[in-house]
Amino acid sequence: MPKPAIAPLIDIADLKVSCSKCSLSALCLPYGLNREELDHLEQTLIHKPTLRANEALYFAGDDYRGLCAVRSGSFKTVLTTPDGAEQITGFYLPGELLGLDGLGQDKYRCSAIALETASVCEIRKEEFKTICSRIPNLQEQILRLMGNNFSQDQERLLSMGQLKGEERIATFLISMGQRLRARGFSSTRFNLTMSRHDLANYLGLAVETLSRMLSHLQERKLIAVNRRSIEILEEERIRKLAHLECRHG
Amino acid sequence: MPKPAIAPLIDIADLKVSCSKCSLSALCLPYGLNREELDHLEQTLIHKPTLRANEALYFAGDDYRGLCAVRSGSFKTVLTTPDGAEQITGFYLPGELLGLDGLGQDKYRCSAIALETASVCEIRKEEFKTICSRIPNLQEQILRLMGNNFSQDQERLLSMGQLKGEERIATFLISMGQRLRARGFSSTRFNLTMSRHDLANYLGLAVETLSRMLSHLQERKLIAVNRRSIEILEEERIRKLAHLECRHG
DNA sequence: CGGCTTTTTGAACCCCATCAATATCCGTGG
DNA sequence: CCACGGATATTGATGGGGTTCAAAAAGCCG
Repeated sequence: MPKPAIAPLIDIADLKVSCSKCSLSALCLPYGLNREELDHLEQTLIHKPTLRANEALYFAGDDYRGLCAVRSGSFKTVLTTPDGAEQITGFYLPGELLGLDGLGQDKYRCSAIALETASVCEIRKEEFKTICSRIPNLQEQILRLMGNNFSQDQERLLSMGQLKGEERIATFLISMGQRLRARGFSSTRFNLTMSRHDLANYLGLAVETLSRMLSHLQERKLIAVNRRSIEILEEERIRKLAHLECRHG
Repeated sequence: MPKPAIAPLIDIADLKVSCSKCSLSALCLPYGLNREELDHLEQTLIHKPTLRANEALYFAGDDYRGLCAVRSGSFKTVLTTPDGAEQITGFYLPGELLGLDGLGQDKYRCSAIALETASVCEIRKEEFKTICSRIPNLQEQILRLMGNNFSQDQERLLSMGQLKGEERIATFLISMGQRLRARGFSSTRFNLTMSRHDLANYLGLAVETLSRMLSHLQERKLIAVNRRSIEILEEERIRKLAHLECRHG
């Protein structure tokens, strides 16, 4: 074969992390950092290879390697019981932080699985301490992301403990809309990246129940749903279902 | 009244924080710190006044002030919906970290309420950054405590999503036993510090269901329960109920 | 088109919430 | 010390929300 004259298919320059050009900087680690701090950060982050749907970023039981910020695509984290039952503990969108479950015992407790083609930026644990001390603002931002993660889990506990199935679905739809809007997408029209099975598991429902309830919401013209595409038609009423509005009831 | 010759009732020296003398150092913030680091830490921690049962350490909506390590007694954290429904998101024992829910939005999202006479050591947020950079080992330990907190929430999500009421109760009993054992108490005989109402809410059950199921576990001689005193009689079988053992089934 | 997965729909049952009543504990004051 | 009242906890009966089993429908990909 003749030596190719064309550029290589993968441009090394593109693989280099560039937080300053990343559209997520307002949500992700770089938030609040100045130029110099950004340079530091970019030198420390590892841009890991792209994952395809159903590939794992890490498995439960793996040694903790570091935290990962989702760069593109989406993930689920799955916790498994000794007897094989699985619980999806979260869905992760670009700019959100994966790997916190590894901090406590120095081993990941869940598996992180890509729901679609996805990529992440990693801060390895060895670098973490040094970069935090060199960039105090980064530490602040990481704490903020951790805190949000934490709050989200607590809201889910509330959802699981207090709400009926349909109310949990409403909560999920509103919450997903808000997270998408923060990323520049519509908060009322979007495509889910997870299967019904995954979503039902996440919500603590049977697949059949989820499907039935989505149909029911559609019959009442509160949402339009077709496979994985969702449109929220009556946001007010969905919010009320989710117990997010207490007036006009 | 004559000037008292006896010592004042409250010895100022006792109010001063002394991590080095605290029995929790193996679980709490001081873990892994050397003598010098401990001195730094002690200078930064604020030993807050004792709280009595049902008093709040902070309320949902309060500005984030800092993290608190439980020193004695126990707490619950409560998340409230706009329409007044409450969910207890966690119980906290000595050495555990309160206040993480304030990190994300710089406001506490839940209220932290003492279940009995209790006290905490506080790291104010202003001090947090500086002390972390001065004591790298402390940062590591705080991350570990955060990670444990996080893992615990995820396990609860699994419990709420996958397990039946009785199985959730079993999970709670085993988990509480383990936490108490780590603090030097029996893992099979202990007194609960929370009411049935609080525990039922925490587990996502009705009070009546919880009471019934505790009675049922007692009838089957798996536990002995009297009001708030608990004895686990058949730990193996309780663990199996909690899906923590998959063999010998 | 044919085989697979994913999703939806249908019917029966069960766990658990709810309503209602009783029992027990605990602090207060007579 | 005991009597009283309120909070806390247990027990009983009924009904509903959601699971489970079963099967059909719809999408996906070769």
